[in-house]
Amino acid sequence: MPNRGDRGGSRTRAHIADVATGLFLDRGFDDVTIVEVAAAAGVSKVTVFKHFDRKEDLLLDRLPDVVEIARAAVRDRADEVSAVEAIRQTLLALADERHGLSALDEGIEPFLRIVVEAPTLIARLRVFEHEIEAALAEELAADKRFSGDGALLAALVVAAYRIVAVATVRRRLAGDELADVAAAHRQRLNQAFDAIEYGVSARAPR
Amino acid sequence: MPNRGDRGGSRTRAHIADVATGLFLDRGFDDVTIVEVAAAAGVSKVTVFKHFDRKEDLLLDRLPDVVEIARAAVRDRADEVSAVEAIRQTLLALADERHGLSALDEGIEPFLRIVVEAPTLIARLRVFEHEIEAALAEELAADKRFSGDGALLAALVVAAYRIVAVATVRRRLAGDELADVAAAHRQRLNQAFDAIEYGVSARAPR
DNA sequence: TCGGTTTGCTTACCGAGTAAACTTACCGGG
DNA sequence: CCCGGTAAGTTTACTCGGTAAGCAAACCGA
Repeated sequence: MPNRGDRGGSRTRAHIADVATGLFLDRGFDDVTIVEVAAAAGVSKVTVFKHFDRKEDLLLDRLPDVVEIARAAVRDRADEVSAVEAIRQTLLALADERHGLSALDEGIEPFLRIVVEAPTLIARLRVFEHEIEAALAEELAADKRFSGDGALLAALVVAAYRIVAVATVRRRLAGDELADVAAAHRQRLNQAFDAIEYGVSARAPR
Repeated sequence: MPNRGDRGGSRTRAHIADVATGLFLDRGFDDVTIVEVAAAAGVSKVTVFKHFDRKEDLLLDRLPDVVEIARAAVRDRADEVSAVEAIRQTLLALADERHGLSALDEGIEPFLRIVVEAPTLIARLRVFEHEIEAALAEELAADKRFSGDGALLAALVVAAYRIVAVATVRRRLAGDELADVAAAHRQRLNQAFDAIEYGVSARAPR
């Protein structure tokens, strides 16, 4: 009965995610059940699970894209720039364009609030983190220009960026001015990458 | 009816954990239900959950101890040794005494196999990782001898050690000679900490 | 010996996630 | 124009982890 004519699969998927996100923003992640999401989207529970593996993915469905961004940062860099530096520049660029990954896009606070309040969402973020790390490690292992422990570097980079992002999220949730937060974000990002490249005990680069 | 006379709480807890571990080793983590564990231990399902918050904790119940080890490493160090160095030495010592955390104790392979095969156990490990990281960060923040970004350092150290440990686990599961694995473990540990202290682009320390 | 606390049990429930078998729409080919 | 395959969705029914509430038995201090 519902969805007459438009059986477009990817459209239903997006629709479900939209409806779900709306409900989550209204009432929090834990207080909304999958059945409610399904009903509100005019679809059955099983269909929801056909499009999303876990409840958490209803909210975090665009995160897998980040894996490709990470791979590209390493793969498509110029020959004379090191892998770490390429990743640093990519993240700085993401911050400048206020990309969602940097938590610097306008109006994202309610979304962030939902996430930080739900432990299972945090746990899911960790899994994604691991996937990004694995992708990065793989890319580094395949890169002839890079020598060293790719797995280690990937882990350090991802961990460092998490710290930077968490600080940024906190300031955004505290209601700080976006421009200020963005500036601090850039600075922290650079400090973190300096630490990775030159060591935590180094005073100044090079 | 069961447990006549010996209502010793902590004994029941240990008993449940033992029984559960046995079942997991026999048949894998996912193929054993909580109800089965409860039945085999002669208690009710609810009692199991009164002693352990999650199913995963039945197997990983000694992990919280690690938090204290981490705190002590930073807190109880000599004044002239840096925090990073103190952690490095602690982890080297753990490896030397074949502590479980280093995956270097004898006969641990079946246990490791169970863990690596169950994604939910891995996820739980990540949560513990986060707790250790948070504890470390807190300790560093409270430490007057330390200056710098404690959260960042904690994240880097924990991430680096995970990489080292994962490599060690892999070699142990591949059946490599324990002495060889232990030596490689030490070496990787030192390389990882050199990278943190002096940077990934540094060729030699200092 | 009394009363509170701890420990455990029973019953009942909720919600995430899976399985299987059936329907409905779309689409390309004979 | 029908015929069959495939993709999307439905219903029903189930498993399992985890929680709630209330009761029973033991232990302990007064």
